[in-house]
Amino acid sequence: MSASSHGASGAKPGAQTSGSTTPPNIARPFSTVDVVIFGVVDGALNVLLVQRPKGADEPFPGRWALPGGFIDVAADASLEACALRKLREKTGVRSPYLEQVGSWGGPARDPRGWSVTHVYFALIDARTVKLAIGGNAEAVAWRPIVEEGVSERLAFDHAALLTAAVRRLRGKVEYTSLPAFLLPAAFTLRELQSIYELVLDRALDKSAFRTRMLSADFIESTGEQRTGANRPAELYRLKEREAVYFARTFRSTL
Amino acid sequence: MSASSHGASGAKPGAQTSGSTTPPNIARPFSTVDVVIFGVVDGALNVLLVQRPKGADEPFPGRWALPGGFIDVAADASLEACALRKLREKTGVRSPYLEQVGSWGGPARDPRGWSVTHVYFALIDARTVKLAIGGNAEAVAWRPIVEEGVSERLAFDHAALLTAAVRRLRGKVEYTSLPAFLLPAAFTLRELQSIYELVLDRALDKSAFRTRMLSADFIESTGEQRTGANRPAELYRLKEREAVYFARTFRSTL
DNA sequence: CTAAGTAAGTTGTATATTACAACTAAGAAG
DNA sequence: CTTCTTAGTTGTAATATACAACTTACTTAG
Repeated sequence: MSASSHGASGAKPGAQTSGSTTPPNIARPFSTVDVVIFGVVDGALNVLLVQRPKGADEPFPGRWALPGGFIDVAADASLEACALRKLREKTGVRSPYLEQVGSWGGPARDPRGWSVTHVYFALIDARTVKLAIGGNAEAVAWRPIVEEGVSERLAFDHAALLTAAVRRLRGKVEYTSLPAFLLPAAFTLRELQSIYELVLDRALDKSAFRTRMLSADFIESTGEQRTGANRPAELYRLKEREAVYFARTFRSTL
Repeated sequence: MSASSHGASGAKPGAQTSGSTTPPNIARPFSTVDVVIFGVVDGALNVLLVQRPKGADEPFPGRWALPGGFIDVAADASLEACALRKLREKTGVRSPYLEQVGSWGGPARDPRGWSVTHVYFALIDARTVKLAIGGNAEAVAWRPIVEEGVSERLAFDHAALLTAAVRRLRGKVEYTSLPAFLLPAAFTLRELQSIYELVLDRALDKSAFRTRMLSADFIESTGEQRTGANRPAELYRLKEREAVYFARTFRSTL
């Protein structure tokens, strides 16, 4: 799609000398991918951050940032492949729930020039993650979501990107099965409800919640039970790797 | 966002020599913006297409395509500004409903190399549009949406981009006020319902529709009426320029 | 062995919205 | 003044939520 050099139409003089094999020789923005990786740690919604390298010629040295970086045109087959690569490098996770949040571009968001970033958010089971505390002493850490961001100041415009991802997540949790992807493979209905309540930051009705989850037909009983200090709970697993959309939000009055 | 050159971490050898003022000197994808402009023409959902220039050195010469083109780093302050510029150039419309659909990137989607396009969709009142039949004989035309695309073969991967936009529109029409942006400033409730039915391609219940629209508090009476060959209808206008989200989809059983 | 405690899971009632259908209202046209 | 057409309202059944109370099944203390 896209690369349309519409002859001379509406284009800047001298900007149009393209052939079918080479794009026009005009200034190009540079492109990056950033990933907002959500997980539940200590009963709170967390996001995975990395600390930027401290070299003097680096933008925002030492500042915390979303994991991300330049698209590798030699290695990445697509934007999503690039996001998956970055996720894998930091967490080892290979098959998360992954969704594109959006793209942000402009001349000022990176001090090195006109740039575009492509933001994905991933939902993973934080308990299965081994953080890759990089060989070059690069720090990687979970940080709790406070309001719509984190308490640290972030590099670049990452605070805005994170806020957009948090809003997307919270918004979709109202009418999708997304929170299930934050849980381990087997979970109880109460655990699922707790994750919803944790992300939405409000209590849900037990009865309505169970009716909705079971009638949505996206989970199935494992046949096993979780035993504990009281009545055992049925264990469920996801039937599909994809999210389910409900016909209503949890709040009847939006 | 983005431009993170993480020291040597995980990067290709030789790809990292960035400073705060210049991005690393690696191969960059080129970036474009494409706009899926929806309007209602002759009672059907249409999309605005442009015909690609016929020069022998152009990719897909003469093929129909979505309006779009390269980001102009000198003129465009953001991706959205770039999309608005392209919309304005083709239609003269300055304040449409505009939403980012997503971004697609890869080595093969444009014959000129690794490219990323940023796709927006716009909703406009087709009746107020003067099509800019470009000075350089560039054809611009409305084409009806058939299924999830158009009957023409499109340039690049524009068919896939268009399908994504159509799905996004149809999906959101189930629970938002989006179709109102396809109408002129003043409209009747029946006209609004007709637009919903046209986009969704199914009939809606009149009573439930009216209850929902009026209780959602996003339209207000103009005090005027539309007179015709029968009972006059109350005219309404939008209260806000933004879309409203309903707590349910129109179909109770998704 | 039994009683208490706790969380899982069910049941019941009021309320709100949709689905379906029939009805009334207001103007034009003959 | 009757007929026609579309605007807009009303009524009933079905379904899901909101709120609340209840039963069930297990562990643990005594």
